[in-house]
Amino acid sequence: MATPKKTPLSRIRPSKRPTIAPPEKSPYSVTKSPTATSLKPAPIHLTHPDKILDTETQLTKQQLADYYWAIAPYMLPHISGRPISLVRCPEGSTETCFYQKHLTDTLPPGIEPIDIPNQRTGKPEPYITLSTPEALASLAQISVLEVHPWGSRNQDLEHPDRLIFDLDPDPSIPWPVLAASATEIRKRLQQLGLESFLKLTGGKGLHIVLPIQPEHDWATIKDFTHAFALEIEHSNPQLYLTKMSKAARKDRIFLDYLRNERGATAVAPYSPRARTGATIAMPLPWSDLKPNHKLAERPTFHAASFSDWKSRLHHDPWKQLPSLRQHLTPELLAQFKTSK
DNA sequence: GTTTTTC
DNA sequence: GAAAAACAACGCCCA
DNA sequence: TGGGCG
Ligand SMILES: [Mn+2]
Ligand SMILES: [Mn+2]
Repeated sequence: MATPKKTPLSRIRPSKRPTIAPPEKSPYSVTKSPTATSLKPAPIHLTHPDKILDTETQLTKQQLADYYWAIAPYMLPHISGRPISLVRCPEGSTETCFYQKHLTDTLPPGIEPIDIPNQRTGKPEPYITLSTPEALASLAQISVLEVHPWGSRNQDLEHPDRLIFDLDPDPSIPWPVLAASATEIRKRLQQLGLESFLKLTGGKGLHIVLPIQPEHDWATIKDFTHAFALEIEHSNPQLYLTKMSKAARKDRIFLDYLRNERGATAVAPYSPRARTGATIAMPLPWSDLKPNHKLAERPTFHAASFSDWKSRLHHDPWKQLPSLRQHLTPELLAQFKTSK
């Protein structure tokens, strides 16, 4: 019996193992719609195209490559020109996975290096970046189930232009409560004159993305998001907390401002997750959170059932994001400081 | 998944 | 030559 | 300082 190796991350190293054989046919890739068609195959080489990367949905490496190829026009605008970290699962989503952030010589062609100075030593290290649909699709060959971009661009690494308000709920938090919290945070930002964008993380939580002009350094941005999170926590300490420990999280939502830090990453929109079902980090229109909306439970999307949800792309809920030019003014920064 | 080390 | 092992991140926070 | 955490 193969004795598992150690790795720091519980989700990256799932504790559960499949105990029963998966069904021969999975409902996830079965298309009920008469108009749906199979995807165009990605024009890249795969060593084992039929290898299953997610047993729950029977997702194959070929399907993953075709998914990346098809989603590239929607995903690339949010990852190209940025350093990215990868989560690789050579034995599938239920087995040991690992992060890769450095460029190595065994990566597929089209993956590019971006040298980033180590914060402490100043020594440049080759990180990963990519900019083409081919390079994105080729991530399937190395079993990449998650793509995580930095919040800043290669050309201006020290000045973030994407802030993440990361809502990490205790499992006991009902979806309508989480949805109302996200809506409240959007409204608070709107009161500051800032529009923001929503996505499912593909796990239990939500990300609220605030695009800004790259005008401030990471320390400034981190302190702003920290102070903003603290204000929310103080407004309703029964529901929110800004401490990371899971023990203290019981029945609460952790406001994880630590995504807004040099070198930190957040899962990319439309990235699959390295978890059972290969769920998608899906952008949502804010209207999906309205109290009267049908969604009584958190919606879930799978990479393997892309053909069932690809029509959602007709209306890209993040369409306005890249063209917004929002500023964190000196007044706003002065209003949100952890020590004043 | 690939490369390096060991038998 | 085949099999096994090594390797593929990192840094903040707080007890 | 170690371990939890993402
Ligand atoms: Mn989260
Ligand atoms: Mn988080």
